[in-house]
Amino acid sequence: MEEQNKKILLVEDDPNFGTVLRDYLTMNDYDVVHAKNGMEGFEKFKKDDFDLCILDVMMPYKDGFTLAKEIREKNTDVPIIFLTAKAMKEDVLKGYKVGADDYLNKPFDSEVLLMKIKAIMQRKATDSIADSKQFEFKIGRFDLNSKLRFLRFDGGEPEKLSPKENELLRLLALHENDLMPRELALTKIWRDDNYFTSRSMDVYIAKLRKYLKPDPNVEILNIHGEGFRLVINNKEE
Amino acid sequence: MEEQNKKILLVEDDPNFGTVLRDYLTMNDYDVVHAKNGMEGFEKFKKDDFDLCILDVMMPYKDGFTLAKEIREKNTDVPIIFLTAKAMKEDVLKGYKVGADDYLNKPFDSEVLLMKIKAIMQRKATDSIADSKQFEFKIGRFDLNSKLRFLRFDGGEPEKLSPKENELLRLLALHENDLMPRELALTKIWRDDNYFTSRSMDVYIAKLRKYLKPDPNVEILNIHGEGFRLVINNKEE
DNA sequence: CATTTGTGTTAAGGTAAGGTTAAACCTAAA
DNA sequence: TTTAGGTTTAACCTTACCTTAACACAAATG
Repeated sequence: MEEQNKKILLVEDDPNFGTVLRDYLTMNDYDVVHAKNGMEGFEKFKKDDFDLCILDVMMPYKDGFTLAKEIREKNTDVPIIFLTAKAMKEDVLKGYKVGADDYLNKPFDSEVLLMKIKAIMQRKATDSIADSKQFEFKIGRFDLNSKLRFLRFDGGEPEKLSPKENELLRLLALHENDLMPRELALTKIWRDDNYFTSRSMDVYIAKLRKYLKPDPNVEILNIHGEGFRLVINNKEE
Repeated sequence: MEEQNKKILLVEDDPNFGTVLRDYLTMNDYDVVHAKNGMEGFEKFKKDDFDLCILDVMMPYKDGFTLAKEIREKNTDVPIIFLTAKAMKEDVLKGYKVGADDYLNKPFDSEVLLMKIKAIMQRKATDSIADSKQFEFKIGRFDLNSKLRFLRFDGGEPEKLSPKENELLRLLALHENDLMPRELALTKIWRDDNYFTSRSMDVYIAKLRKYLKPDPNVEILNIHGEGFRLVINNKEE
């Protein structure tokens, strides 16, 4: 069987604990890259594709949350598990806002960690059947390249998109002609759902509408209280 | 009062703790059904649709795991959170095996629970993009798309429907040519049955009749004191 | 057949959601 | 430090939705 092992980035400054954990995960068929601090962790993250990150919160130079934020800027999807020394409430909350998938209090049971990892990987696998690695879309007479973040009209000059513009348009395109729930965009892109993020999203919808104006067969419709719909009319000739 | 509250089944035998937790969740805009033991929990589960189950592990008659198993047989998807008195490893593992989404050790911080609930609900919302087809109805020469909330006549320009219009028409369509009891619509859509909601419903019936006027073979009849009937005449040629 | 109760319909008014623009704010890079 | 790009917050306006009121008519009831 050709099954590729899952790759885990482990960032943990305590050398003993880190090594033990790395070995334990390795024994359980994960490929582990072990970084000893936040700096190193970020360097290694950039150099490879990981299926999961396990970050210690308390670290010198760069703590786990800061690292997580940097990681999120590069990749909005990798699952992140935080290791915290104690059950600090604020820490926990902060973690969730960065898009943490779970957190564990040290010391923890290694088998529990394994189960969590499994659960997360599984969820990931289920989630991303639909919206997996799709970065190029045809939207009427536009081409959206979501990886390079540009939008081109009729093969002309590509227009640069900001990260948020890009992600939002991509989400809409993934749900082309279908409902893209407000909540989905808010949780996926803004990672928080409140009055302000909601208004912020509306601002971005307005921006996108402006971008898309050149093609009259493309429009973003609102479904009151539900979300938005990117409609592409295939005009018959 | 637009967004439908999420429904939580809480099964917890400790009366004090259970009540406090129920009130806390209620305060945070969840609809909570509280059962005092496994038996009752399962009965209530069968009678309603829940978005999440929170189960105490240690309970008389029927423990949380057994209950979870029964719940899983009925529904493979509802998220389940376990409450365990202590962090027994066996419990945790067993929980994951039954398909738990998370577990919490009592006593726990209520805000942490809230965050977990939110996270799980979000995940759920993301997941269920797949199941679509039970939203489309053919009503004479009309097409009703209940998910995107529009009504189209003869494949022309889709007409937007408001949430209430949409739900009401959908209920009528589900009972096509049959009685759709007043009470049903009032409890399902208005979640309250009194003079005013009843009059409000009549207003919506009037609106729907206007929408449906273009097709003379479609009409909404009143059954005095009982409800309404969406009649679709299949004209013989 | 008179009165009560239920339904048909339209319009007014309140509230919440969404649209738009600009200013304020942040943060990484110069 | 300043600057520039990106994002959020604020302000103000428009639209969508829902309820309520009002008045008319129909159906049941005794």
